[in-house]
Amino acid sequence: MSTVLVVEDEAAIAELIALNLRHAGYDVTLAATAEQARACVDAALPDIVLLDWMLPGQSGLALARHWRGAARTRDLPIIMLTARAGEADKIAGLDAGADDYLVKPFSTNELLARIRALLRRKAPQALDAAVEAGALRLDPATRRVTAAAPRGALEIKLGPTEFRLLHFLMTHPERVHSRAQLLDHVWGDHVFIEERTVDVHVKRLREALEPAQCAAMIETVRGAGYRLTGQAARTLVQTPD
Amino acid sequence: MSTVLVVEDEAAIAELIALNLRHAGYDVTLAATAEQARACVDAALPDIVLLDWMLPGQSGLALARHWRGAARTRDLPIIMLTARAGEADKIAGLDAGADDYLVKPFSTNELLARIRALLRRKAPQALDAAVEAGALRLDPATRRVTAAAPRGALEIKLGPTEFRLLHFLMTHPERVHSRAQLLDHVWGDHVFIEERTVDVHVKRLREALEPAQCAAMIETVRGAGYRLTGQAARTLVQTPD
DNA sequence: GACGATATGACAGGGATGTGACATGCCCGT
DNA sequence: ACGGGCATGTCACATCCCTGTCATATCGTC
Repeated sequence: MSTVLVVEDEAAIAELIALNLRHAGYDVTLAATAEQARACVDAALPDIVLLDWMLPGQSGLALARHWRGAARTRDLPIIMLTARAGEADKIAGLDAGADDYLVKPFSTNELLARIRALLRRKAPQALDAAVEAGALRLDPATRRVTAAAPRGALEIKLGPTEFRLLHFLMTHPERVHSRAQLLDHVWGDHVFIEERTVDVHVKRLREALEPAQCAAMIETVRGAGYRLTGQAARTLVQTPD
Repeated sequence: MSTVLVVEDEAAIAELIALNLRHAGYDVTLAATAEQARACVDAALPDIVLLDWMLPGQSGLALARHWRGAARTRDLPIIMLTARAGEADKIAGLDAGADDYLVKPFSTNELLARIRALLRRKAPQALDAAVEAGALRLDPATRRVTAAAPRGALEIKLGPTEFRLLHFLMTHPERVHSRAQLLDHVWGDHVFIEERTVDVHVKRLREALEPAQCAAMIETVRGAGYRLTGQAARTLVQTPD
């Protein structure tokens, strides 16, 4: 399931959070300093970061700003944790790029709720909720893709990569994704793979969707990348004689 | 992300600024003299310039005035850096064409905030927010152009160049752009392309907009260039047969 | 009406994408 | 250990469409 990076210097609190998150099914990594946190993120992008405001050395605030500034981590979902409840702090935190804000002490439920909410907003592919787009339905839990057919449903068989590709596209529909972005999000970041490889997998995915008449849902945007659209066939131009 | 040219003769200050900006994700170039700065700008237009007031040789003030005078750099966003806080200086700086003003010592936050604000103000197409003009709507994220039609929306298919051209026009509407300016902003700086080529792409763009009755939004300004206007069809003179 | 500016249509070249084939590596059953 | 099947990444080739330029037509202005 989703991976969470917890950046917190007090070991007791960090362990407590980790315990709760692991219990809820998350894959947790701990970092006690800003440097460690940075190294973790460099190694592998987590789905979400819980970031303590007060850290020895570089502050959480500066760390958030740093991540927001770099292209690779621009969209990293960040929740700030702080003992201070002042309005000024809140503004500073959000301005630095935090997506949400939690004041200690907080309840486990609130923590989990905010994580879910943020993931839903920023990285829906990390949730394993079923997704639908057009006639397609993809369920990560059962790892199954079905298409609504004239009579009954049609199952679509996909290889692992095509499955992840479709999952990402379905959780970010109507949006153009460059080949580089697809490599980052579907293959994992810093992989050294030819961008053209994306083309091949798009073709394979289209082939697999063909029996369900859904191949046209994946549009090529020349010079930009690919896009998944909800309507399979859209008649946009009507020339009335 | 955006490129910043820092013109500052004191190496320590220049490095400090560069460090902070790079940290925030900007692509930074340094220039220690007015001549260097001029060469940098000639080589490639930065997105924004931080210009020290006091420079050996030609002053920052004169440099700003120079850039404001040349067509290519007329709209270059400039932030003046100065150790002097007097009201008269501020007026002189803004009068010379600086867009904003920072008195040393300044905080990194203020610097970044002012850069963001200025970029937002002067280069709106840098953000990928959707733009609207008249019946048209252009969304960079989905890379789609739609036109409000009598019933439903009409999608307009554009090639990469026409898309960028329309994007630029829509983010700078109601304004005449010379062919040279369009080449700079849409094709990129320093391309050696016939100015007549702009005509051809304008025609192609008009053709594409025709089905949506929006071709007339792109007006030809004889002797000056082209302009995008909000009203699709303005009938100023109506001859009733 | 003449001239310069702009619109239009045609064209060749090249870059971007689609497609089929292939080598590799992994998993699994024998 | 061995061999077959599957998944995957890369390449070469085919194809499409975008693009810049030119020649010509049309327009607007003096």
